[in-house]
Amino acid sequence: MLQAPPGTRDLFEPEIHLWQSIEQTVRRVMALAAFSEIRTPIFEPTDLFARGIGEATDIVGKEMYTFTDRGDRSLTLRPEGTAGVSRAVIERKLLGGGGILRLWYMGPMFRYERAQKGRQRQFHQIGLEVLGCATARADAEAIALAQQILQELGIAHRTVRLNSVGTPEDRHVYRAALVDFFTPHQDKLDPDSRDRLTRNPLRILDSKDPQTQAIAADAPKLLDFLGTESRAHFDQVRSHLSDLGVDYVLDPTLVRGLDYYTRTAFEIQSSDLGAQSAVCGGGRYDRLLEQLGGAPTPAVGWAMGMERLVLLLEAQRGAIASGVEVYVVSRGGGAEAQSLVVAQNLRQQGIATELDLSGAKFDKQLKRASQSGATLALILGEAEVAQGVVQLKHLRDGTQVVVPWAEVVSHVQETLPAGWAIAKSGTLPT
RNA sequence: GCGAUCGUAGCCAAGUGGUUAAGGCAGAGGAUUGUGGUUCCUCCAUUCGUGGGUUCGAUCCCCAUCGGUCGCCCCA
Repeated sequence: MLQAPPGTRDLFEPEIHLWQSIEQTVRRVMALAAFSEIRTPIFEPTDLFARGIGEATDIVGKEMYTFTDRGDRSLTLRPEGTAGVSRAVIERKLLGGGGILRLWYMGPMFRYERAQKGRQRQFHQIGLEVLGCATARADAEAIALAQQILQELGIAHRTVRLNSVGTPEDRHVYRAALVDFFTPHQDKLDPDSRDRLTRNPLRILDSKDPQTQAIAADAPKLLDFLGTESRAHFDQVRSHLSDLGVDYVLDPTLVRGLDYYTRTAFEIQSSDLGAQSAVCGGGRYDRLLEQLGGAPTPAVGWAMGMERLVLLLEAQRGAIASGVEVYVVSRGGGAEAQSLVVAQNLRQQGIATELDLSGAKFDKQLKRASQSGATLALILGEAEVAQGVVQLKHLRDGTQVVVPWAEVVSHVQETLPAGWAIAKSGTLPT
């Protein structure tokens, strides 16, 4: 039996409606804030991620879908969006000699991991990046927009966790202090944390092991190691967030997993998610573009997990109307031929029309008509064809009228309840 | 990569070491020939994820394998 690869899934009704409405909200909020969409390739040179995300990270170390193409290039399915966007900005000189660029994106990402609740191998992210701006206002705006999207989607129980991870220089000093602190206790650390002592000491701080946590409580705090500029920047971000009415909690243990973050790091979590509680994560990455060969460019951004949004919204998802206004029923050669023409005429006038192709008996087709949620059933049999008319049946009250072909469209337009033209706007009712 | 747990039709879901694997939904056909969410009848898994093994005999026991789910690691 052929099946989809592990950690991937097919999306279709009714869940797909939820995706569409999320996408719609995102587009709207991004447009309101003057962000423009960017679509970058699904795969990029492996080196882009290795250099951008960091050789030592789990993503690069064990989670990338890497392959060699027929031209002997090493390519990788993108595990996240920021590296590709940064590459595009550099390569296309989107920032020119300066200025500020606001971009957003949405699309699939790939990481080779064991699937669990809220985590897939192919997953989808919505992301936002502000490039060319070092001020704390950019950080605050980015975080506020994430909150606005979540708010408008109706996601409750959100917590913003905020931290500053300083500059690489700050962290270098802090890292040494941490190693000094933990080394005498290393026998008492859990195995994972002992391993992290050499690989990534900062990670020990958010270990879930109780004994490790007890030890870590007295560890030096990263915030105490921030340089004066990082400190000032952090204070400004906090001040702006207060001005914006964005609630947050300081979390000194919040360390993002990607090497490129500097200063601001934040995460928005929901208590309704299970083990993978973060629905949005991001921060500032002032060194990334330079590291990728571009001009030094301060930047800040975030990414949201689509699957996690969907998970949060699924509980509150109601029944979704099909959007069909007219259901066309026909039986017999001439009638079936004419039904095709009638359906086309209706659609060309923006009336959502479903054509029953089964050729089954009228009672079967009418049953489906009422199940479809359509307002009207348009009935065409040999008798109607002989007279050049159709029967238009109002499925709510059961009334039925005979309408000549030439008047079908106008009659339907008059009969449909106000709001039918929603089909013309290209949006489905949600 | 590690751990736990599960895998019966499109979906939900009973079931037992032994002739024909409940039921429900959906679907198809029909109940005097063309009219709907009701009712009634009929049909719809040579087969219980896959491959081995134990057994006279396995869907039910064992092993492997492939998937799902939840968790660890890590992350959106």
